[in-house]
Amino acid sequence: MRLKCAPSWLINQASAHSHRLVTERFAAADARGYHYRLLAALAEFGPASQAELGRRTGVDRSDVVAALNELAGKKLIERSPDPTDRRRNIITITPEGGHHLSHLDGVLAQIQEDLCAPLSHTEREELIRLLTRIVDHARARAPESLLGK
Amino acid sequence: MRLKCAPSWLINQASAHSHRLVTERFAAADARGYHYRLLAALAEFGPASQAELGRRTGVDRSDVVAALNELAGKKLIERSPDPTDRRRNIITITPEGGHHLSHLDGVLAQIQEDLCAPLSHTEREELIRLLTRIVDHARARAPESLLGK
DNA sequence: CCTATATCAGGCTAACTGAAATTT
DNA sequence: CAAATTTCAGTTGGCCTGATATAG
Repeated sequence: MRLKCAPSWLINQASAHSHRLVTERFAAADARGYHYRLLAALAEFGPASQAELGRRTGVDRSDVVAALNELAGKKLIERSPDPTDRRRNIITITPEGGHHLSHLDGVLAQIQEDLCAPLSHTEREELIRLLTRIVDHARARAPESLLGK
Repeated sequence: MRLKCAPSWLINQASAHSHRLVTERFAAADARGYHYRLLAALAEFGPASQAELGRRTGVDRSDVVAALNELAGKKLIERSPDPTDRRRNIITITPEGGHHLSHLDGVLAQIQEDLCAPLSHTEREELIRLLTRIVDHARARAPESLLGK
């Protein structure tokens, strides 16, 4: 049928499934997608201001505030003022945050596994290659919007 | 970085781009994604009850009601009671609905083209094949949820 | 003066849940 | 009785805008 062979439809369906998995399993781990994105960026690139985190993760400045409030409430990150620029907070991941992130890494790895279960190793790499091309092309066309330059 | 090589992340990013395109261009055509899904299913399989439409398109029963209200308001579909089962409405696409659908088909074709611009013909087919496998597998694991058996 | 940062208040849509009334 | 259909009411998560106060 016309719908089921359209890439945008397939991508949408696959994304909906992926989103369901992430939402359900992260909820079971007392987390959300935004939490993972922020913790991962902190672990990967070190402490950063909130604006910088927003740029790196593609999370809106407004949602960064809310998500960091939640993470700080669970002592997974710490906010401290930047002595060199008093507009900024420096966000640091705590040891507990690191442990939580490790747990979420495992959850996410299992999600990838379940999502890609019907594909061989070679096919998974091909899928990653094709999607990367699409995403890069999209970003080139709308440079200001997407994340992780 | 850990995020950018995860299939679920890539699918999500590609889906976000695709979603943006669909939303923008369908809005310019005075439509939404749900409208297209429902009209396409009606054109493809003929008149159906709302529950059947929901199953075929993957649109939630609740959202089918709202979207059909909008389509009926524009005379693109008609609701009539099913004489053989008084619980049901029989939904029929009108000639105007058919014209609208043809227009949206063109809009969607251009979206596919833009979305898949960086891929060759062979690569597009490969992408469709891989995503179809993922979506079918997902549907097999959660038979009650997704669409278009 | 203009820009960047953090924050708040709020909107919007897609996706979903729960419950009610009706009919099979 | 149980199951299916339509409908309404309401929630959630992700994405987004605008405005403000403060600092560079």
